[in-house]
Amino acid sequence: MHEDAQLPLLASGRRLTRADALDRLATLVGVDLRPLADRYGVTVWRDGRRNKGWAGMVVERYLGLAANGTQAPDFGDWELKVVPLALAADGRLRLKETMAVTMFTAADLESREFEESHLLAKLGRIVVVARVYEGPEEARSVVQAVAGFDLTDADRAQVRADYEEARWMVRTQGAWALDGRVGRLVQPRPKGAGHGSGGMGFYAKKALVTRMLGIGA
DNA sequence: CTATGATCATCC
DNA sequence: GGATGATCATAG
Repeated sequence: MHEDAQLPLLASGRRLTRADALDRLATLVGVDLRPLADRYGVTVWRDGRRNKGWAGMVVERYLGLAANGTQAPDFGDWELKVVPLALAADGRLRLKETMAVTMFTAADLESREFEESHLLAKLGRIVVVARVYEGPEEARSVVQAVAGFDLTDADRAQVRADYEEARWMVRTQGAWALDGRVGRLVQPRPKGAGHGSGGMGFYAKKALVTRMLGIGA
């Protein structure tokens, strides 16, 4: 690993181009993220509870971006995501989870066209970093792959169809009609602190994320 | 409370 | 073992 691996490539993470980020992230393949969490002061465990987003925060810091709650692509025109891979019964690494993309409200959904949605803004131009999940201890987690991905025309059409389906359900049956069974590539699911918070988020289903990573099904 | 970073827990 | 709903840490 580089001597200055903890330093941001640019003064402002937001100006980091995707090409530069991919170059820099390439040096992270094969690297254990866990020691970096300590180096960056990213909490992994707190009072016996896990910071589920620790790996994502570590990679953000690696690229020089501070944690923030802005509902926009992390680096201006492209989005960074970190996803876990886990060893399957057949001995191969597979995507462990769906990927949370962005939150939305019923009002957002009804008023915003797909082309103007946060969903497309984040999914359209993305960089996915895959890490190996070894166990709940998170004693070690090595970066397995890094991939830049632009939504293909076909995927984009299906994602739009999923978005329109969710809109249609909200308009005709109300927000409560939405659940994870809606959508083929992206799905609306409850998300947010506490139960019944009413928050919803769009999640990229495994098939889409797997395609982004360019790994077998 | 809402967003970010996500994964956990449970039900099928 | 996969899919869906619930939840954790942090920032504004």
